[in-house]
Amino acid sequence: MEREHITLKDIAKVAGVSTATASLALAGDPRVNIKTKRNVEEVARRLKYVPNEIGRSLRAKKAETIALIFPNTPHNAFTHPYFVQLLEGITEILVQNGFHLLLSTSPTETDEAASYDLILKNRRADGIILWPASIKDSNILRIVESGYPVVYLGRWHHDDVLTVERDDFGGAYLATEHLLKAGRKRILHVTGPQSFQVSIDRLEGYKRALQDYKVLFEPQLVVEADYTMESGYEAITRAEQAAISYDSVFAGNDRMAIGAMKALQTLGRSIPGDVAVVGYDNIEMATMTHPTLTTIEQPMDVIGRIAAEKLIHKLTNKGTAEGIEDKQSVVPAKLVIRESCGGK
Amino acid sequence: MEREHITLKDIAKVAGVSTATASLALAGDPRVNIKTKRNVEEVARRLKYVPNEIGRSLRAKKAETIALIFPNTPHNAFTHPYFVQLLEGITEILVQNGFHLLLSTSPTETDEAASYDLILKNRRADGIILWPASIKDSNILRIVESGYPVVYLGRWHHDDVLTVERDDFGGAYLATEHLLKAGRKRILHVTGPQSFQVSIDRLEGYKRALQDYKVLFEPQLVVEADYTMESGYEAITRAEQAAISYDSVFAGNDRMAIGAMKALQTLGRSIPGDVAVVGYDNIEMATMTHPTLTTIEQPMDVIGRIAAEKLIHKLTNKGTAEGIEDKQSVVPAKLVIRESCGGK
DNA sequence: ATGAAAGCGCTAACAG
DNA sequence: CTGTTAGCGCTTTCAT
Repeated sequence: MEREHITLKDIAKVAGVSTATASLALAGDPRVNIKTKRNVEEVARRLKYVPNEIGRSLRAKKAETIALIFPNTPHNAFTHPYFVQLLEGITEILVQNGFHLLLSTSPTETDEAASYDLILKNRRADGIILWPASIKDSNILRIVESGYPVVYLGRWHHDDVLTVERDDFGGAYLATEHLLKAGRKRILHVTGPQSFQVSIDRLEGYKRALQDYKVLFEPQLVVEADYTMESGYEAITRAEQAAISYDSVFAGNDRMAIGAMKALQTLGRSIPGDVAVVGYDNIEMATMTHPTLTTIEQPMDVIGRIAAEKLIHKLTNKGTAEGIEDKQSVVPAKLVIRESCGGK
Repeated sequence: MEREHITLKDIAKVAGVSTATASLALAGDPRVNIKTKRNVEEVARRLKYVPNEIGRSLRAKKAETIALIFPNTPHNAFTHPYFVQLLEGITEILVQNGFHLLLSTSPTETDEAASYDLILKNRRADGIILWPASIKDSNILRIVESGYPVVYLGRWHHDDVLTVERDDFGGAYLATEHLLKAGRKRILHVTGPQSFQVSIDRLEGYKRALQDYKVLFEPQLVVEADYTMESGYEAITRAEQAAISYDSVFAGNDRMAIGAMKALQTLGRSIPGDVAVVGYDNIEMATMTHPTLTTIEQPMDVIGRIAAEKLIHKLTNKGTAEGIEDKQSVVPAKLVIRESCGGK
């Protein structure tokens, strides 16, 4: 069971050359005689030689690895649906470039700083992709502005920092515009907590669309909830009690939209007849409701891909796609039209 | 921006000792003088010294890292809902033990073998957790039976292999039993493709429960679908056309259960009045349907935790929890009672 | 075209 | 108690 690993030395010995030559031969260096090269390769293949990357890393001072760091805080939960998609995008690019992915959670919020530092300083990874926990985080600040190779998944107030962000403003604009174009004028916006940047941005997108379509913004048409389905349900109930009249709902996420639909159906309103509904996120559930939910999709796999490309570009200067040179990228959201808004 | 990393040598120089002493001092070796130790620690702290783990790994011949390998094949999609949970369980244990997690997808099926080998042979990780793609996979076979430190998430036909598996049989038994206890006798079982071991096991659990409760198994009450919501819908339609009578449905997963509920509602059957429904998986959506869906939960975080513990135990001989000594573990499923079956 | 030797950062055996 | 030395596996001058 205790298998000895065959090293370059073994190959060299068997092939009757020095390790230096063996190394060069396997690296395909043109200086080495073609016959020797063939021979070394033959031996390596026969002995199933696999280079030890730790040795190589030590020498090269790089690990060919990037780390994805995400704080495992409870309220991060509502971003979870995207996590797998993000991962898919990232891994796709990494695999293409022969990089590895180190996944790192910060166990507790206070340990975060340490965690970030370690990963980079201990040379386990050459760069990191940072999935933000909340709007402000002094720990993140340090690492992001330290000049280390970091891609931040969100907005950052400093132009030197590489970032990839989704377009919450634009997505909300799209959603609102869709309702406006369908002739709806009184759009109830169920927002998430306004302490989150996401919620603020989506509200702004909503406002801007109204403005562009010359519809007066009415503060009473904005009701705050907390991104859960239940809170979406209650938001409608509250609006009802307040006797607010509206012909459509734009919810800050799909869960709230689904809660809202339930509430509306309980109240006997038809969707989209009486009230049209748009959500945000395009979670799987949006395809299964009745009626199916029109919503905004955020291509998290694209975000992952761009982030990985940016980082690898910074690390290796090998650009793999266009636009990678830009420090900041905003990935546009997409309108996914289903039944809950009528039309097609 | 090109920061020089401070190494042990730097610490030693500044502290006026040899690197050996510095190393011992930082390792807390009792042989080194307390004053020297303090001094070295002082210097290390002041210079913000972080040991280079690559160097350490090379020396120690271990990476303090385990890899999670999962094949990124399309039909793996239906297992996705669990992936994040699994990850949570794994990382929790790894963090506790100071291990790192390397995530590895096999880009294509043919590359899998290579991918498995590499991770271990190139010494990037000390052990791996294997998330199986399909029932049979000759690539997996090699690595699992190679004697390398591997934990396989599923069943394996060889007793020496470390495995952690969920209990599909038991879960299906629970679901069926729940219906039987509620007085339902004609349980329609909507299965997934019988080419998957999951589907087979769940069908077996269903049969066994019937048998234990002295209810005759009727083959016509088993209809095969493909784990999508649409197929669940169609399964009911087909059963209807075949004029099969039933008073309840046990679906092989929640998606099909939801599809089935839709179909039943379209047909004017009340749930659970006319037909009780149980799903499997406890996806988030199960809490949002109307009525909410009674289902079976598989604690994937527990599976992840056990897998990580087993592996670390094998690697370090440090047992962190009971039952880790066992080569094989089966993690029991749990019945989650909601509205779709009536009762409470 | 090939080999000898140095060194990446760390630890451990052995002296002193 | 501390320093010297060697070596983990690899690559890369620098000689030959």
